[in-house]
Amino acid sequence: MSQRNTDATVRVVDAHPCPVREVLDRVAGKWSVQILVAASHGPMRFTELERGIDGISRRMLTLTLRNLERDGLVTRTVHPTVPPRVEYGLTPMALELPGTLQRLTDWAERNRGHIAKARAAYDAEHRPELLDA
Amino acid sequence: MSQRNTDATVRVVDAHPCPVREVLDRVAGKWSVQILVAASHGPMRFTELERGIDGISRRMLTLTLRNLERDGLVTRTVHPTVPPRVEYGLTPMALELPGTLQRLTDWAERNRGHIAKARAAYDAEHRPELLDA
DNA sequence: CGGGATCCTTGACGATACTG
DNA sequence: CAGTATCGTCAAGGATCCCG
Repeated sequence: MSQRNTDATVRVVDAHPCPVREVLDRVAGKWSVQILVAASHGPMRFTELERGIDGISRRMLTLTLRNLERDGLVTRTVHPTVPPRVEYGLTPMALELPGTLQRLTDWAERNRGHIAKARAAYDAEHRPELLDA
Repeated sequence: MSQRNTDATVRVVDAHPCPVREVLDRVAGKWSVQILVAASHGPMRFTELERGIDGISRRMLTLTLRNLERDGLVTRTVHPTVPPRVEYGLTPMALELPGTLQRLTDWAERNRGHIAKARAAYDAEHRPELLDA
């Protein structure tokens, strides 16, 4: 139970997992959120996404889009022109996500400092080896 | 940038990542959320957590707790008794998380059916090999 | 009771190259 | 333009055993 399946192929049917995990399995991939956010203001072309999301590779963009499409979060529309034009948009249920994720963003920005300090303190205490660099 | 580091040891300092990713890197681990939820109603002992979280191994419980502690989300209190008694509680900033995560839970439960259907449809269309079992 | 040490499998992701 | 194919790396997480 609980798989992410970006590269891989599906295994079995999930039983009845924790619903929070269900969302996370869908959204926690390294690029999913950025794709959802990028496409939340209207459909985007493949290359637009590629340019808009810094550091993403063609491969990961394709894979992540396919997974989002498979889960019904993203729609893929091919315009049969030359050169081809493919647009990715969000489905209604996916459009609700960026707003919800915003709360997490806020939490992160509020507590970013605390976390950094906590890490430094913990490492100084329990990880002497890490004090070089 | 953007690492999860459950097993591993830290690498470098993150630059200035997307804040959403920052939260997810902390919380998207397979067990983190369940631990946070379990401990949100008051401190829990190691064995209580182990029994309360279905399917978790001793190893992953320890590792995940250590990471949460390192990030300042969980406090670890050792009572020097015999036998030892160790309690894990949430820090103030961590206590805000379960409430926030609730919104994702709600989204998941509302759309669980849609997603399942979308998957089935997608697989039927694009993954003929999977139609056995 | 509350861990730590070790071994292993699998899957996420990156780099590079090729294509209708 | 919008992908696919292939190869390699590395970390997440499971299984098992040992310890103060």
